Amino acid sequence: MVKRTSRDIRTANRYEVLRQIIAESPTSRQELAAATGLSLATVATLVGELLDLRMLTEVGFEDSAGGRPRGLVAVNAAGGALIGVDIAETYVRAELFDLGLNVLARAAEHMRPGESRPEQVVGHVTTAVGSVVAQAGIEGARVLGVGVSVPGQVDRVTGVAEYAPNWDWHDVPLLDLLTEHIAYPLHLDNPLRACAVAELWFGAARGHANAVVVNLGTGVGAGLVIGGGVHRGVSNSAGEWGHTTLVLDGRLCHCGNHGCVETYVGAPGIMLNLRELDPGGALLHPEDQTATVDALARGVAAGDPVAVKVVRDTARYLGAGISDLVNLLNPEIVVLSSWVAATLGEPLVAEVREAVARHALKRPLAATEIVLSPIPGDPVCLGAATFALEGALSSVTQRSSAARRGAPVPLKPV
Amino acid sequence: MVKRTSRDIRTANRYEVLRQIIAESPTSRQELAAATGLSLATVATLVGELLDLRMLTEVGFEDSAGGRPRGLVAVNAAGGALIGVDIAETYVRAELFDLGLNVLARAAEHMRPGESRPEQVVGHVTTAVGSVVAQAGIEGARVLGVGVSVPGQVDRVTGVAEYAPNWDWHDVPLLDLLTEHIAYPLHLDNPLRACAVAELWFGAARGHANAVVVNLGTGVGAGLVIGGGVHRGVSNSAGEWGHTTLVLDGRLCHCGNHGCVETYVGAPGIMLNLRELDPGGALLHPEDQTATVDALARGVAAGDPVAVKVVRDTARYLGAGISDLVNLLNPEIVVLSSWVAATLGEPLVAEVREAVARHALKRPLAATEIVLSPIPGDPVCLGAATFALEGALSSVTQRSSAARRGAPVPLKPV
DNA sequence: GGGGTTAGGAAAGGGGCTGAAGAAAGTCCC
DNA sequence: GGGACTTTCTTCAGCCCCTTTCCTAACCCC
Repeated sequence: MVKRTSRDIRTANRYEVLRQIIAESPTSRQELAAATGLSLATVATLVGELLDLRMLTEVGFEDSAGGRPRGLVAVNAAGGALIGVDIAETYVRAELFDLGLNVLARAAEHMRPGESRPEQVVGHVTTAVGSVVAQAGIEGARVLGVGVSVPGQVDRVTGVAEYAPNWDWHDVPLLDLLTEHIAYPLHLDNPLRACAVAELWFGAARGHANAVVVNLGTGVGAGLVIGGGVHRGVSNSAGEWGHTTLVLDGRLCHCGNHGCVETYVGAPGIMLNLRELDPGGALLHPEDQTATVDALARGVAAGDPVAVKVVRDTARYLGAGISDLVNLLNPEIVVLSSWVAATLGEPLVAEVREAVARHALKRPLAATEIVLSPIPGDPVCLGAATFALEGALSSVTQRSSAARRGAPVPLKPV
Repeated sequence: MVKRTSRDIRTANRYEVLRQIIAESPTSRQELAAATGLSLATVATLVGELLDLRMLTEVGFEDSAGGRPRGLVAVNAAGGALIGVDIAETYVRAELFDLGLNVLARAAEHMRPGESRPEQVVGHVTTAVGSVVAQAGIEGARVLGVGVSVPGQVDRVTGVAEYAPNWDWHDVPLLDLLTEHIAYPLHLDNPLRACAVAELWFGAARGHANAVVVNLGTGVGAGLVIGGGVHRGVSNSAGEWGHTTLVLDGRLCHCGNHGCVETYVGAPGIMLNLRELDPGGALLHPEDQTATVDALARGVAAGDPVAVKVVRDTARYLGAGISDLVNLLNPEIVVLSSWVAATLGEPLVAEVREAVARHALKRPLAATEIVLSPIPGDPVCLGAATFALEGALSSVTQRSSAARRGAPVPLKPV
């Protein structure tokens, strides 16, 4: 059974306040209290804590209606840096963010098909992290943490990559390997949850207690936000929606089953949809998912009937799958995320909305909206960095009032 | 955003302690502390509260290893009564429970196909409730509450039956109608969540933070237990799993879609599975779901190949659907509940386990067990009564220590 | 330079949980 | 029979959390 303590309330409120400030920076304590529903006193102490941590700064005043001006606080961009690493099948990407979650530096490492040994991947991660730190010219001590997204199933407590289908990893002690090379606090999880956390903090799911973040990339999955937090399940593998059966005895999936959602709406699935419709067409770039999806997006924009049809077909599959999620989970919002969704954009979402409207039950449907992720850039890196941010916020301990008032509190040592 | 307060912690702990006592009655405070992970002091105050409420009694002592004997507490069966009402398409059933959740009285009202007006249903509920109270010879004041399960979508705050597919009800203010005739505290929800709560308190999901209770009756649904509580979704309609698409363009469902899970594993779906396999067979009782499912169960027990095949086919569909739930939610346990599951029993579960093992991903599968509901009798009535129990426990307010020590606290007035 | 007004800090209060101390109620042994 | 020991259970102090209330700070206007 989950054990909840009053500290969890504090942590959740800390998250909530910081989230609000990042979204609307600068802002006043008054506004924060109104937005979060907390009392002014609580907001003030939380803001005080964050000021002590150097995560916020006071940035002047705002006129009030005649009385004392409101003090404004803003994210202290220079107060620390967060690094998000996105390990994918063919690349490792790292981004370094300031505390406003603006990208200060990027690095990408290409991985050749053969490079699948853990040490090789760890090497690339180390290089990428080193690169962004160097580029940004940040002192090491200011890096509050590194979040790492690794595909597959991850045990976030022990940091073991239990299973990564791309490379057939089994129980690789990734955290231990990374710790040998990276001195910052590390946080591991998978891209599904990274995207979910990114939407929850900075994207369309902000302020929603129940949301589904559908991930459309090469693989497909769903990050589940339930009760204001990411649902992880008992062994941290919740959200494996890509291998939901959509078509009994349908297309063969690499998972061994037939008819998985992924085989119809993942990038390779979309290519197959296209190939079935127009085998020798110009839109298809065999062996290049990105180019094909790009071509489809351009085709739809140009009114190419083949492209329109392929997107519509894909949306139908997707709509059927999403309807199931809507019926089952009754979320407030469904967010379409990841590169395929970003590339195909609104035309896809519009078709999906229609398809869901046809399939889903009326009541849950009425409570749900379906939107495109508003996050620019790589949501996985952002989400991974958010893991680091959450980590930094959870480890805040009670400070003596002497420390709170007087001497600067040193940043979390590496 | 959900707002959590320290009171929620208290309520959750109260639930947990009472749950434990009901499961293992009599028991000692020591054991409770060990089982719940709470400190002895907290357990003692919670037990004290429940004693004051007359929900528990002290029932003697147990030898300790040499020192002072442990005081034993047990559910005070006479401390109050709970009523659970199961409104279904063709009947209204009411059961009256003591606080140990033992059935003291039952009543059932048959409803003819035409009887679908809210007033008629309310009339049957009123009669049934009156009947169980009379049978049990309980004074009205001891009834702590009445839980009512009504099919479809319910707003449990306003008590409006937003949509009941059986009778095409739309926004029927059921709670208001019932309040006119029934003076006890009323709690409304739907059968899915009733079964889930029943399993969570008294069944196979006890002690699990993440569980799925699959409901196999005429209709099909899934009660989701997430984070130790029932997940309701934003408009209290989560769990509508029966209309998940299992077969694209499959059987026509009354919801208007094709290929819904319900059309394959609900009782009418099973009858169809049977009819397709063996059109004129002896097992089929047209127009009688119960008789057909009973016949199937007997057939399987007797080794009838047709029955075995039908159950296997049904289990395959069910297994595919459950695999999706396992992948998506990563629960600790999946419980098969409701009359179809109870009737077909272990043979069905065994086949389902096999089917799920074939479909689900290895990692979530490894963390999940699939079991039959151990609850005897009607889980919907039990769950509905549990709503009333939860209601009675949540409305506990702080008592002055004078009251705690001295004068008996009157039971919740009707 | 006073009133009026609004912001924000400090203190008190209430709810929760825990750990330690002490009272209560046994056993054991002389 | 009476101490010594053990174990249970209650009570109390302590800490965390949030909120309400009171009071000071800061600014506007006259």
